[in-house]
Amino acid sequence: MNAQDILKKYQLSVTDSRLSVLQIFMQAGGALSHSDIESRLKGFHDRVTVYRTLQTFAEKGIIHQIPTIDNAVLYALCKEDCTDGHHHDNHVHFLCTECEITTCLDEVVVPVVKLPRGFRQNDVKMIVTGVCKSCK
Amino acid sequence: MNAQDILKKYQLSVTDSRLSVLQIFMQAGGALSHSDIESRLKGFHDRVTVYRTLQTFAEKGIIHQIPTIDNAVLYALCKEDCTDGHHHDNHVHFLCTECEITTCLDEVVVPVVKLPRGFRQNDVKMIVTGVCKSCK
DNA sequence: TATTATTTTGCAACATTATTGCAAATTTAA
DNA sequence: TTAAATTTGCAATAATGTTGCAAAATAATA
Ligand SMILES: [Mn+2]
Ligand SMILES: [Mn+2]
Ligand SMILES: [Zn+2]
Ligand SMILES: [Zn+2]
Repeated sequence: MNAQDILKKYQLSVTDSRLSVLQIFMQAGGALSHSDIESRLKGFHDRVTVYRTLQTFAEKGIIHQIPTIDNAVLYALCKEDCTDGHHHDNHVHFLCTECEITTCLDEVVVPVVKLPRGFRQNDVKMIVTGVCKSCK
Repeated sequence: MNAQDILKKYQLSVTDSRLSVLQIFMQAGGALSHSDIESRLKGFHDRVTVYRTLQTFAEKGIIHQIPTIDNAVLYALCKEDCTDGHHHDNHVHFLCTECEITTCLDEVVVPVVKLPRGFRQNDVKMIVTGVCKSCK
């Protein structure tokens, strides 16, 4: 599915900036931060537009967010079945300390965890740090 | 162990700001962000000092960092056995969507996960979102 | 296709958050 | 008590994020 199809699928107007951001994600191997995207756009679009685009994509379920410990949330494309408020990205994320690239390990499902009595569980995120296959 | 003892244990000078920040952590139930701490200090110490204090504490293994998806890294006190570069905080973190408090579930160990061939694993972080015991 | 309605964009202005250098103050070592 | 080492606060600066609004682009309608 190409960029334009994705936008239409999620009922978004097809615009230049949205297409560009989508294409950047599709080319990138791993997850990207706001500033990663900004720099790859090489000034073609405004910073504010990028903020709004990422927010829209996340809300629609086109991209999902990956928490980090360095004040720079990462974003990555979702697989098919994410929709409006409902993401299903229960895979593990891997941050390589060598190449600094964060990847979605789509095939690695986040293991279940048993919480103490009284806790109700909604969503789980798991971030593994280490050395990736390429950098080994 | 009181604040002063902790600082001495980790071979840090005992200063006013460090003691205050430590005490804030000890009183707080859950994890705190930079701005949480800043506001609790009520202007008694400079923002910059808080940044440097948190960084020092994290490096020494007095506090550990909890990733979030809203550009506001959280910090929480480590248990006994963390040292200089080596943290051992392999417990699950729980973010309650009601009270917005993030807590360390010290008794819940992060489950092991099997990565694809070629990946070497260092550290794992797991953040569960839901409704906590108190808010149920 | 031409016109209109709706949405999106870029800019400017502003707000918040984070980093750095350096002198003064504090803490520790002698 | 004094000297050395560390830490702090301030100022300046940078980086990041938000909002309002008019112009531009897109989508819907005739
Ligand atoms: Mn992912
Ligand atoms: Mn913890
Ligand atoms: Zn790597
Ligand atoms: Zn709660």
